[in-house]
Amino acid sequence: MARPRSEDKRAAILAAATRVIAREGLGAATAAIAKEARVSNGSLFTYFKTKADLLNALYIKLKIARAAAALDGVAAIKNARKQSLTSWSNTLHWAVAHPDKRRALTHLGVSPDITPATRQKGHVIMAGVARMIDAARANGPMKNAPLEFVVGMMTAVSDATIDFMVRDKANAEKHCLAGFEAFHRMIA
Amino acid sequence: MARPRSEDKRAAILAAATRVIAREGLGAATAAIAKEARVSNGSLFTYFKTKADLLNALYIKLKIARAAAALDGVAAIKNARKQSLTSWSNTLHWAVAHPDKRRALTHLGVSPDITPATRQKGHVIMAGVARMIDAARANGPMKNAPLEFVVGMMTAVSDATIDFMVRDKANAEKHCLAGFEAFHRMIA
Amino acid sequence: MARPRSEDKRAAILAAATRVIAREGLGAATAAIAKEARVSNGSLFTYFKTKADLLNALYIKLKIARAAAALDGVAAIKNARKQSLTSWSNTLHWAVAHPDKRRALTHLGVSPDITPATRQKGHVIMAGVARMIDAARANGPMKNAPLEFVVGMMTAVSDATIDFMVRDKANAEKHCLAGFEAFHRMIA
Amino acid sequence: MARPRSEDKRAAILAAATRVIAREGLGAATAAIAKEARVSNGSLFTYFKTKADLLNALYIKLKIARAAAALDGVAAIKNARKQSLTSWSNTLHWAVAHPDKRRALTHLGVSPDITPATRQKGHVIMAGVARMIDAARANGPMKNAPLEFVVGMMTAVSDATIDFMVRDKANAEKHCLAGFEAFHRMIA
DNA sequence: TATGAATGAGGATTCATTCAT
DNA sequence: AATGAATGAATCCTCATTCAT
Repeated sequence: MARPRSEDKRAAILAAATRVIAREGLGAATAAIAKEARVSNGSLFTYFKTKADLLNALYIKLKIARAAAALDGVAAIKNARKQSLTSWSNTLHWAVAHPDKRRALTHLGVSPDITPATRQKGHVIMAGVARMIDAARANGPMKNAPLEFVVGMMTAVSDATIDFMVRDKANAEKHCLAGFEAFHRMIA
Repeated sequence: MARPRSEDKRAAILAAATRVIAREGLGAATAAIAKEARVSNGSLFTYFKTKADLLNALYIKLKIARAAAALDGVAAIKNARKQSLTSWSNTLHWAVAHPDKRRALTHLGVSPDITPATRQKGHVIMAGVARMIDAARANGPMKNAPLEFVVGMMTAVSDATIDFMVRDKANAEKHCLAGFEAFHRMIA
Repeated sequence: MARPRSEDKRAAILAAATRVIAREGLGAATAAIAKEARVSNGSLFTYFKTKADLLNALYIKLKIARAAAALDGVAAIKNARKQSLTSWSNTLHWAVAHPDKRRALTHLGVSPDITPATRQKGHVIMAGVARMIDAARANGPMKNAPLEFVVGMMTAVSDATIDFMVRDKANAEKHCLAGFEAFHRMIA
Repeated sequence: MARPRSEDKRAAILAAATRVIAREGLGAATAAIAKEARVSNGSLFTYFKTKADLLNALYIKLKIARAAAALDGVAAIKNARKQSLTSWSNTLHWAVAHPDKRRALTHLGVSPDITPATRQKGHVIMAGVARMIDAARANGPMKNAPLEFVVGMMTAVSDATIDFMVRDKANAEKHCLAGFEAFHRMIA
């Protein structure tokens, strides 16, 4: 009966937060985020009770976006190596295409405001990717390593690779592939 | 030899900043750092003109400490693989032994207050390590990759490994070695 | 008979305001009052144009309620002393039975939002009681004092007495009577 | 070695708070108080950690001031009735001379921010006055009433009397005396 | 030079009130 | 008329930095 809470507005706030945090780090003012979202100062707080809530929601949203990108079209692929390669390539291109999201995620990753519960959810979101890697490393030298270790490795290597794709865009594809092969050498 | 007492205080402030930033992130108040250093509020600003200055100085200091640890005893080693392994092991044990320094460095790494010039200095500090890696990858699959790429890889993989050593201290040595071998598989 | 539902809602808001103000003081948020009344945020403002309006209305309502309680059954009594005693007892028992109303009235009594006009109305409401007291003190030592003075005295003494009835409920009746006698000693 | 915390400034803040609260009630903004005290916004918080702290400190300060005024010169008096009369007169003249302090005290008396501990201190401060009253009522009709009850009565009656002194300044002395006699009739 | 009080801009959040539905 | 989202001024408090001692 009243104006309904707008999903658009919520999304706009999250999108604005992504941009502002990418630019200014976790010190970004809620007022700056609200302004960037073309929303009033106070409205931000009808969608997120506190700044920490907003940060946690954003963390989840970005994690999901990245994981979804990673798994795009992967289910249809049979071959395990091809699966990982596609997922790898997806992730890296997503990161290159959305530098703000990546940068914001980096900031959020070290924020003391992100709760353990939220981090836990983040892991759950990555479960699809983790399963894939589990299959890929099955007969390699890391077959007995804890899965989380291997996932951590992948994240680390892909992150380093993205840095290079961004820095040397002309050879982005080459770096992407080189990164994958390097990773593959580690695990398979 | 001039102002020896002052040198102490400067160091105390940096050490305090390390602890407080590890605990509270970049939002740590200068007053909190001063207090932790048992130094007055205002004194902090006679040693560092601004908070950003302090952050930049700390970044450099920690980078140097880590690089120094990495290279400890390495010069005396002839064999390239043994060199890298020692450096790797040094770095990881340093990180495990100094979780505050590592954590502070992670925060500083994403701080918008760290200037490009400071980051550049950070790379220079890593030159010794880089040279070593350059030798190690000379005949491997990454022999033609940009050196920075390889260094980035190493940093990334070692970081993931440290996480595991910390999480599973009982098997820290095993993880350390497994990490090194994984890295070595990538580059050599 | 018009808008009977509305009348309910208005009353609900006033009742809720009584409770919330008793609990939280004049700083109570209109939203909190609306919620307590199970009425929407905005509806409150269709019944009371501003918060100050609500406060003034509540002040009057509570004053009336208290005065009505005070005079309950008094008209039928002939003897002046018995009249005052009954009124006294009525008032005190009302206050003890409705601690929220009493507490809210205390807060409202010092609110800068209560207008002089409203306070004036409050005095008018007390006229019935005042008349009674006027009769009671007619031949006593305060026969020449301004009536308002005597009324003020009564209010003051009864308020102190109520505090005692509340604090020591077991002897409430005794305190009630003792208070009346004290008051009576003052005026008659 | 640094600028010492100034007792003057603390006093200025309390004095300013007295005035602003008298004028605007408990909703008075800390900024308004700071301004009135000609002190910076932030300085207020170096003297009082929170607004509630300031309020509690002010409550105590005003209670002490009033009690001190009440007992001024009383010790030298032998006669019990004269003692009470002097104290009564002192209190009332203090209130009339310092309407802001009285008004602020009224507001503070109902503030939800005043802690039970603070209220307790307030009672302790009144101990001297209470002792006097205890002596005065010793052989009267309230000889067996709880002392707190009698003190409450006195506070209440004096408060009502002050209102009259203020409203009708020409006859202030008369009202003061009349009030005392009324009170005395109650207890002695 | 060391200290810590002083400053005031800036931050997160609340709240009375308005307005779209 | 009822609802509750929207608004933005106002609030309390923090903090980097300056300055008197």
